[in-house]
Parts: sequence; C-alpha cells; structure tokens
Amino acid sequence: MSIEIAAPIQRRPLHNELADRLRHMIVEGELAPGEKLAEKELCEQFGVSRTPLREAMKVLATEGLVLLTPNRGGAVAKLTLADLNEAFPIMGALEALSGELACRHITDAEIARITDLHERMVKKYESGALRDYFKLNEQIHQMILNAARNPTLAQMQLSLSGRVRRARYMANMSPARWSEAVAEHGKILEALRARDGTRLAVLLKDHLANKLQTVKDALTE
Amino acid sequence: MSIEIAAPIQRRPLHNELADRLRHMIVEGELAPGEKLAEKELCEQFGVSRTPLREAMKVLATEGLVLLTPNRGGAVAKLTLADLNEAFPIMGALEALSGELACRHITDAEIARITDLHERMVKKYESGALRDYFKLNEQIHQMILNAARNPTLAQMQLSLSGRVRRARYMANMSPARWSEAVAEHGKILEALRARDGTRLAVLLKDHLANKLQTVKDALTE
DNA sequence: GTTATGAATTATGAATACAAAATACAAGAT
DNA sequence: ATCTTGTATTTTGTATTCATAATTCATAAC
Repeated sequence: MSIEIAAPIQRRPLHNELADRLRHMIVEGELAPGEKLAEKELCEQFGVSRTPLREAMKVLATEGLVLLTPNRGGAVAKLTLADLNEAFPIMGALEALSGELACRHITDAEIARITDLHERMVKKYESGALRDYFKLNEQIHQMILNAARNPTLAQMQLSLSGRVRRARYMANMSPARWSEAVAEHGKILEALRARDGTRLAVLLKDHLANKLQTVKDALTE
Repeated sequence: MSIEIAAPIQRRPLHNELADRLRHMIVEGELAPGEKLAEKELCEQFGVSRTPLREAMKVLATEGLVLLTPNRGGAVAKLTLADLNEAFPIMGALEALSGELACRHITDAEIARITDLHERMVKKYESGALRDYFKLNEQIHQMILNAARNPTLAQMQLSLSGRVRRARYMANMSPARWSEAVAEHGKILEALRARDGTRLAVLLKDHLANKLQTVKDALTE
C-alpha cells in the first residue's frame, strides 16, 4: 500500500503574496517604470491593510524593483541606460559561470529536454512566432541555470533578468538580430551536448553581450 | 566667494536604521547563526515598535541574512557548507569581472592609494597583526571594486561577502596560507599597475578560490 | 500674471490593538 | 513513566489609530 502524503495546507502570509503579485506586475510592465505606488490605492486594489503592503514594498525595494523615498513613498524603479550597462556585464559573468557549472552537472535527460525545447524554438523562429519563441528561449536558459545546481546563482540571475525584462525589448529584435540569436543558440546547444564548459561559458557571455544592444534600443526608443 | 551648501538634514526611517544595525550585528557575529530573532525582545532592545522592526527583518530576509518562517518568526540564517560552495564561485566570477572593469577605469591616483594600502598591509603581515592586516586587505578589495565603476556589481559583491564574513574565518588562516595570500596580493597589485585586466581577473578569481578552503575550515571546525 | 505664503488635505511613518496561529504546560489516559 | 489531549500563554500576522511630514490649493503680495 502506498502511503498517502497529505499535501500540507499552507496559507502564505499576505506580505509574501503581495510581494509576488507586485513583482509580477512590475516585471511584466503592468506597472510602468516611474509609476508612483500609492499605498492607499494599492491597499484598496488588493483588499489589504497598509502593514503587509509596506512590508512587501520593502522587499521589492531591496530587490531593486521599487525606489523608496523617505516620507514620499515608493515608485517603480526606472530602468536607465546606466542600469543596463551595469547589469549586463554582471549577467554575462553569471551566465558564463552557470554554463561552466551546467556542463559539469547536467544529465543526458536534461540535455535531451533542452534539445527538444531548442528544436521547438527554431520552429517558432521559422514561423515568426516571437512570443512563443521568447517563452521557449527563456525555458532553455532556465534549464541551463538549473543544471548548474547552484540555487544562489539562479536566484541572482533571475533577479537581474527580472529587472532587464521590463525594458520590453522583445518586439525590438531586428530580423538580422533574431537570426543571429538563433544561430548562437545552435552553438550553445552544441557546446552543451559536448559538455564543453569553457566554450559554453564564452558563448553564453557573448550571446548576452549581443542581446544588450537590443535591450538598449528598446529602452532608448 | 564659495557657496555654502547646507547639509540637508535627514532623519532616516526607523526600518532603515534597524536593518543596518541588525545587518551589522549578524555580519559581525554578535547574533549567532541559527539564533532566534524574537520580535518582542528586539523591539525592547532597540526601543521601537514591531512595525519598523518587521520591515527591517523582511529586508534582511531578502538579503539572505535572515530566515523567515511563516507564523514562527525569524532566525539568523545559518551558513552551511553548501552555501559556501554556492557563494564562492559566484564571488569569484564577480571579482574577476570587477578586476577587468577596474583595469579599464582606474586612475593613477587610485593605483597609488592601493599601492600604499598594500605596503602597509605587508607590514602588518610581517608583524603578525592579523586584525589590521585583514582591515587593509578589505580596503584594497573595496577600492578595486569601486574602480570598476559599477555600483550594482559592488552591491552584489558586498552582499555576498557579508554572508561569508560570518564564518569568522580570519583567525583560521594558517601561516602557510597567509604567506600565500600576501604573495597573491603582490601579483594582484602588479597586474593592476600594468592595467592587465585579463590577468587581474584570473588572479582575483584564484585568490578567492584559495580563500574558500580557509573559510570552509573555519566553518567546519 | 506670477510668485510667495499659509491653511487644509493627503500620504507616509510608527505605535497600538486585535486576530490567529504556535508553543508551553498541565491534567488525564494508557 | 510516557503519551494524549485540552487549555493557557506567548508570538506572529494584520488592521487600525495616531503623529508627522509632504502636497495641494486658496489667498495675498508684488
């Protein structure tokens, strides 16, 4: 007889839920950069009191998504060109590291799964389905990150890419750049299958460096 | 006539002050890893209400210094071997990056200042003043970090080294390791003076990798 | 018309009050 | 003696209240 393990019911604290909701809204652009975050308004919207909301805001402020100014409240942090120029080298270094680590730890099953994602992604590229392409693209990077077996690293990278995502650079990718990106991904997969960590590190770093221009364009336009 | 700019008086919010105080206490080991952080107790100690204290705790939790468990409060996050194994490769990658960037941006004046710090540090090594040595050591790394001209990078590295510092590894450095570390620092300074970013990156990364063992020993003992 | 000043309003900061969950403890059952 | 079970106490989560700073708006001076 198999033992039934009852799923532990767990009610999350409000500040947690609120932080997630707000983070999502900011990263997905529902709350525009620079937009003021009035406590009263948000409290009414979510149906909670100010206490847990304020706690959530503090969290988002430490994550760099919200700018808190004493006695005059919070606002969605603006994404400046300087921010991007700072963030991308860091993301590059972290990507390179995760590539190296991933090659050491990744299983054949994981490689197979990434290969599958890659093939589907290429098809989306061919059919011009940008949105779907982007989703699969993210999943691939996420899987490489997981394969690195370093939760701290994963969290830091997720945090940084969350900030960048707000630039909404997706639509801004030129046909030429898109084609390049796909080619780069081909090489990335190759290095991963060969478990060539050094090469993968370089590829991922370059891949990201190339992406920077697209993101910058999206921000500047 | 020089214009007198009155320093803007600014009263920091309590949650800010509290976060700083608590962070310091945790990083410096005044609050031991695993130690429970009872709200009531801390409130009395600092003479504040629970509201700002809780806000500060949320901040420290997102920084990874405090572990918050729903309905049963917070505790100083324990530093496990796994944490170190995760943190050090990341710190290595970030150090390498900051070395590269520093070589591009550092001024002669800054190099002179670092040279001075280095020489004083070597003297402290020779006289066996571990504490003083460590302080100068930190200042040198801090200056390299500043020379990278990347506040985001600096902040991330500071956050990570804050977590590691709690291992109180200083006293654990063997004479052999100490001697090695000083030699490594000599090469680091050399590369910096030559503005050889690639070489400095490698040196800093290796320097950190070597440090890992010392920290691990301190944690395991 | 523009700028300055001050009262009224609104928003944020912090403390308190209340609700709900967890822990400690005591009495009873085995 | 050990393990339950129920109750009291403590602690955490959330809402509310009070204090204070910032903003708005009307009025007055230039």
